[in-house]
This record gives sequence, structure tokens and C-alpha cells, in this order.
Amino acid sequence: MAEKITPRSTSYSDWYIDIVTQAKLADYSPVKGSMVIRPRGYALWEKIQGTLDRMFKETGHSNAYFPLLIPQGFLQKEAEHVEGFAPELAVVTHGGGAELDEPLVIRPTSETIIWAMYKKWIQSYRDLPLLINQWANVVRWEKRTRLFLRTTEFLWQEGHTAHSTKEEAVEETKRMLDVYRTFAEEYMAVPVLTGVKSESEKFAGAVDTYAIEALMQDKKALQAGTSHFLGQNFAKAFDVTFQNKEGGLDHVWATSWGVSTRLIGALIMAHSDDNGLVLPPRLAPTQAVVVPIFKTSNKEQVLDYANGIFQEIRKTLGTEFNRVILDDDEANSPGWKFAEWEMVGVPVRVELGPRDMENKKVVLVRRDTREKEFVDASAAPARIKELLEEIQQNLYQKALAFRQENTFAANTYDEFKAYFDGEGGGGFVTAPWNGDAGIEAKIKEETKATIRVLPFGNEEQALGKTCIFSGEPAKYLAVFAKAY
RNA sequence: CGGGAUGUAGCGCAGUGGCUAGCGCGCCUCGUUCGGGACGAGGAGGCCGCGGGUUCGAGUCCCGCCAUCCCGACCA
Repeated sequence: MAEKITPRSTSYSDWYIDIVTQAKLADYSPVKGSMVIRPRGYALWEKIQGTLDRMFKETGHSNAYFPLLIPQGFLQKEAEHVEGFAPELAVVTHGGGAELDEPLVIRPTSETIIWAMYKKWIQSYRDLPLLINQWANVVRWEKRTRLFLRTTEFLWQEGHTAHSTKEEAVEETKRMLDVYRTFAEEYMAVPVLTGVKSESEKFAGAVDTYAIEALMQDKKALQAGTSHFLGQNFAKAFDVTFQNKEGGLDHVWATSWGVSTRLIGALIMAHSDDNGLVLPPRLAPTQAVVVPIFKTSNKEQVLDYANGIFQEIRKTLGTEFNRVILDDDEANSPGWKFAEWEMVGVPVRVELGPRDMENKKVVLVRRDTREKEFVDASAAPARIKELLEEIQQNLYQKALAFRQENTFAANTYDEFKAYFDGEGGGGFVTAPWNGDAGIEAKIKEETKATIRVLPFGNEEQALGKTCIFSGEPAKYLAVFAKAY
């Protein structure tokens, strides 16, 4: 009965799938490459959404909703954009029983339809900046899919802003990247590298793409969020101009930025273990579960005791639905419940039975280390609150230490290759690079490693160094990794 | 798009041309249990992926199709 989770050491990829399915986060749908997000997975997404949504609003953005279907011609207006997305488009050719005059594409991202609308809405510098976000689903026809990390349809948020100056747009791009970094580190407990994407890795249609990159437990990198400076590319493609203070006409400057349900994949792969999901308390839909241990003869007394403590904990942690759960189910044994709640990643488990009742104690078990502690019942709610904070910090520190242990600097190409060699190979490897895309492609072919990010301001640090791939003067200190 | 695998009960699987298709888990009922995935008894549950063919007889053999998963190339 115990649905086992494949240990990470046996197969990281099977482990990941087992976590997702056994913790009931998602399930395969009948359509290839798409998935159903189940209530536990969706609750997690709602936590992510709620937090980010607040952060977006605090930085001045408003939500809106743009339609799913986009005229095919819109995509074609921006040359690089269409080229980048053409292979991934789902196209609707029929509607209402008849063939459409112009096919519609299901949005792979919404720049085009949004900029078609911005053209109508922006006339003057007084209309700027325009700061809009939308929560939506998008479809990208992927050849190879993986639950949460890459599915044909996924949920995300996409911010689209319009500005009167380049400086302001660049500032916005960086601001939102910083929002993502803060969110990843403080809520997801996942440390991230930030920086610029290389030319070949950037978003189709962007001038610059900034990203946050996280290291997973298998030493592969995961791009967890992107923020794009779009320059005037879309403004020009859609002819969006505004009248400036001096009365002249300028094209609008743009940004876009997004994170997706992929973040759930990042959470799983950053923290979870062979016993199941491990969630950072700030995002855990359920932070604590109370498991009473009773038999028929003492059921009432124990449940009474448990319920009293449960109510006290609720007062401390909040009464939000499911934030604290009392598992008084009679069908399953305590041992079964322990394993089950560990599997689904509840950060703190409160065990209490007749012995605890006698001593006015409870047992607290933290999910991250699985350590038990015995505390006075009256002190439990406050201690749980502390524990949640400790777990949050511990997860971050563990992930940070892991990243540090797996971050290297390569001085020669041989050394570089050695870091990515074999089963245990991987991590972030920094190397001086001359900026040549051909070399980047060759490295990818030979080692599977790609440039994840060019850390901000690292051109200066690269000064005087030699590109270890070409022998030419280095332009950047690039961070390489094998990536998802 | 290439390579590999798999389609039999809700899930995981067994089934060597021959009777009424099985096992484990889960599910339902009753009882006993209950401090790390309890036990007994009794039950319910099947278009054997789909379509052809061979055969007295096909889950099993042959042909075709479909689907999904995993691994690679392309991508958040």
C-alpha cells in the first residue's frame, strides 16, 4: 500500500514524478503533454499567486485580462518574435463550424495583442507609464514535456509595461527582476542568481532578457523567472507612439516579465527529499497538522484534548482554510498519517496521545529535519510559529550552502569540462568568455552546459581576463550550467 | 522529430493458444486495533487500448492503427 517514492539516488527524474503524483500536486491529462493541477498543487499556486500579486500591486501594477485567441497576423508583426514562437504555436483554423478567414493562434505569450491594445490606449506621456499584469494560461506546443517544468499549457503571470523613456523601462525591468529574486529567496527559500541572458538565450523580441536562475538538487539549473527589456521593438511593430512634453512623437519603451507554474517544479526540486514533498512554511498551504493518537477506549478524551490545542494553534497561525488541520480520521492509523503528511509536505506535525495528555505535552515534528521535540501544550502554538520560521530559514540556508558547494570557477576548458563530467557533474561554473555565440554553441554541444546568466556588471570583472574557450580577451564572466 | 518501453479492475502488475482472467494495494461492510504506512472475516469492481485477420477456440499468434510514458535534439 505504501506508495513508494523512488529515491533520488536511483533516479532523480522518477523521484520528481513520484513526488508530484504521490503528493497529489498534479496528474497527467488525457492530452499529451498537458496536466491537471490537483487541489494540493493549485493551493500552492494560489499561495504563490497571492504573494506575487500583492508585490506587483505594491509596485504600482494593476491586473487586467487579455483574450486567449490572437489573430495570427499579430504574431508576424515582430520578426524575431514570430520566428521564436512559430514552432510552438497552436493554431485555431475553424470556429462555429466554418473555416476562419484568418487563423487564430492560442497565445504563447501576449505581447502582440497587448501592444495592439496599447496603441489605442496611449497617446500622451500623460498615459505613461502603463503598468499592467495579467494572470493567464498560455500554450506552447512542446516536443518534450515534464510535469510543471514544461507542459503544453501552463499558468503564469505576464506583466506588460509601457514607458516614455528607455531609462525608466530598464529600471522597471530590473525592479521586477528584483521582485522575483525577493520572492524566490524570501518565500520559496530558493537562492537565485540574477543577470542578463546571452543573445542566444534571450526572449524572442527582447533587447535584453534578465533572469533568475536556481540550482536544483541534481545540480542542474532552472530558469525560474524572466524580465525583459523590450526596447521599442513592439512599439514599432504596432506603431505605438506618444506625444512628449515638447510636443514631439516618440515610440513607447516596453518591458514584460513573467513567472509560471514552473515555480512549483523549482520548489519541489530545491527542497524535497525521499520521503516526499518539503515546502517552505510561507508558501505551504497547510502549515501544521495535528494528529491525535487514540484508541476506541480513550477516543473522546484525546480528541477533546487535541481539539483544544488545535483551536489554540489556529489562533496563532490564522484561521485561513486548511492552514492548520486536525486529522481526526478514524480509518487510518497514526503511523499512516505521519507518512502521509510527510509526503504532502506539511512543515510541522503535532502528535498527541494519551501519554502527552497526561503530562500536558505535545510532540512537534519538523518536516525538514524530521526532528521531534516535546513541549508543554501551553507553549505549543508559540513554538510552532517559531519552528515555521526556523524551517523557512533552514531551507534557504541549506539550498544556499548546496549552491555554494556546487559553484566553481574554471580556468581552462579542460577544467571546465571536468566539472560537467559524469553522473555527479554539474553546478554553476563561472568562466571568462569572449561573447561569441559560435563558441557558446560549441560548448553546449560538447558539454551540454549553457550560459545561464551573465551576472550584472561583470564586464568589469572580465577585464584583463582571457576567454578560456578561444584564448581571446574575455568580455564576460559567464555562469554556465546544465539546465532544465 | 528520432530512440526505447508500455497499454489487462481505481493504481501497480501476473497471465507459457484451452474451462468461469488472476495477484498485491486501494475501495465497501462488520469487528478487533491504534506512539512511524495494523489485522481478521465478508464483499463490489473487467469492452484484456482500438480495428482487422489466423484458428474449433485469441488477453495470448499475425497485420494495421491509436494513445501515453521515459530518454535524446528544440523550448518558460
